[in-house]
Amino acid sequence: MEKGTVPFLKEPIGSPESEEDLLARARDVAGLTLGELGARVGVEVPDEAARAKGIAGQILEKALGATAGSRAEPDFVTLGIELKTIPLDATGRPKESTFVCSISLAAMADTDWERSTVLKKLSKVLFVPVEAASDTPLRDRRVGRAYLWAPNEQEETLLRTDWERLADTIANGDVERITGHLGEVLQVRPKAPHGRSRRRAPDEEGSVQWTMPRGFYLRPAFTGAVLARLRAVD
Amino acid sequence: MEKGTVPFLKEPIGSPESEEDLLARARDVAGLTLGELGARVGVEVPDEAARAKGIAGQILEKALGATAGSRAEPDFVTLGIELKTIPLDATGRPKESTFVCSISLAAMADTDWERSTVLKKLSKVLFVPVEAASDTPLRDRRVGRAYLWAPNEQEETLLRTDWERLADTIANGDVERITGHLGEVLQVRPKAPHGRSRRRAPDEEGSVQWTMPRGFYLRPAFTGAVLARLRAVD
DNA sequence: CAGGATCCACTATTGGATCCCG
DNA sequence: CGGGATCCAATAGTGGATCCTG
Repeated sequence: MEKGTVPFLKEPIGSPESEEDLLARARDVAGLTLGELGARVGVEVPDEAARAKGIAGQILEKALGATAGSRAEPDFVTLGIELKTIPLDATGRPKESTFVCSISLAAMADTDWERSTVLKKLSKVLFVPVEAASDTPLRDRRVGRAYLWAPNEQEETLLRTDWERLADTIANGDVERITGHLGEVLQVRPKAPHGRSRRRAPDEEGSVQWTMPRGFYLRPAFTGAVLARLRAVD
Repeated sequence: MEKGTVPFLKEPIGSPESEEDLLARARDVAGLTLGELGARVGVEVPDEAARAKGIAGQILEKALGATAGSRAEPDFVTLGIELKTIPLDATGRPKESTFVCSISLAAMADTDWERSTVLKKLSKVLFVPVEAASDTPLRDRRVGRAYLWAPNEQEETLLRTDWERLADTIANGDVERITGHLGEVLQVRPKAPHGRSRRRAPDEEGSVQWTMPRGFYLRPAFTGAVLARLRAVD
């Protein structure tokens, strides 16, 4: 295949230069299916959804020009914006919780809300809804209209309250007493390849314990309320 | 069996003469099982719970001296107090909704909240908790400590708001559009011996329709909150 | 039938477990 | 392993259906 005849835009797409640029790109992809968008960025969409859990997020990263790879940085570094795809059920409500970040158990004791990874990740987020009715094949699911979100005062209070309670428990070495039930809007759940994963962590007395890797997640009811607010503002 | 040798108090028990009298009687029966209390008042408690749905209420009516029978009056007429047993699960929360009263569809159009049967029934209620874990045999379930309740301002507002919305729909003849989903604390649900029961009611145009008998019920979350408030006051 | 309610099939939600990629 | 997330068995909750007595 000759140079100049490449039929699809499979070259890496540059980073957006401004919020406006990013939002314009998001508008451009709204309405496309994951299959269509995957073809644009050179990603094959598998048939089986269970084997492709993160694929919508990965396609949108490429399509919008996010900094690729696993970093402790926002997806759009220069803009300070995090990208999150959000699966919607047939009624337009979030079908799943939203992963925020992994938890470093040792680090929790030495930080506060203002310096937390959770707040860093959530201070500015581009939410991109994606259809996720399980009877729609993965490649036919459509990307929706994106919304740029920053927590309002009430939302930040909810997040902070949950985070402080959870961080306190973790810092005390009581991580094994944390379940997904805790937290009104922000919860802690396993974040591991399987149930036997273990990582070192300090316990109550400062010695080592081996515990399952966990992450912070936003509950669907919270992201649903956020989307409702953003849609209302329009 | 000779007169004077009757071994159990199976004679009707007189009505309580005052709130204090009623509350004293309630304290006396707290801690007894339905089997014990049934024996006192001459009621045999069946083994099979499904065949004895209202029995706890009927035993407590007799034990506390409520006016027997089906009336459009409070259970303790002179005191203006309604008796409600309330089934608690193993964690102490209401297991079921609480029936308030049947709905006369024709009468709904001609009344308001202040004159409603719901408000009359709920203006003063003696709630008697009864254990209801389904693995405990009916006769072994214990009666708990009773609480006398009158709705506070917030509770009455919730009830009134729901009632007015529901009453409006019913008065408009739209009763068939009512489901158990409506109402934050007060809901409308079927109240009939079976699903084929039908009663006459005016429809939207004032002619007759045949519709299923329904009643007002309090949601478990509401009675749970009420009990929590009453326990907190202690 | 009205009053005393609970049953229980079904739906909605949850949260522990898991999957792919670089 | 960290970042992208969803899966799905189990539980909780709902609300239409039902049961007994006087």
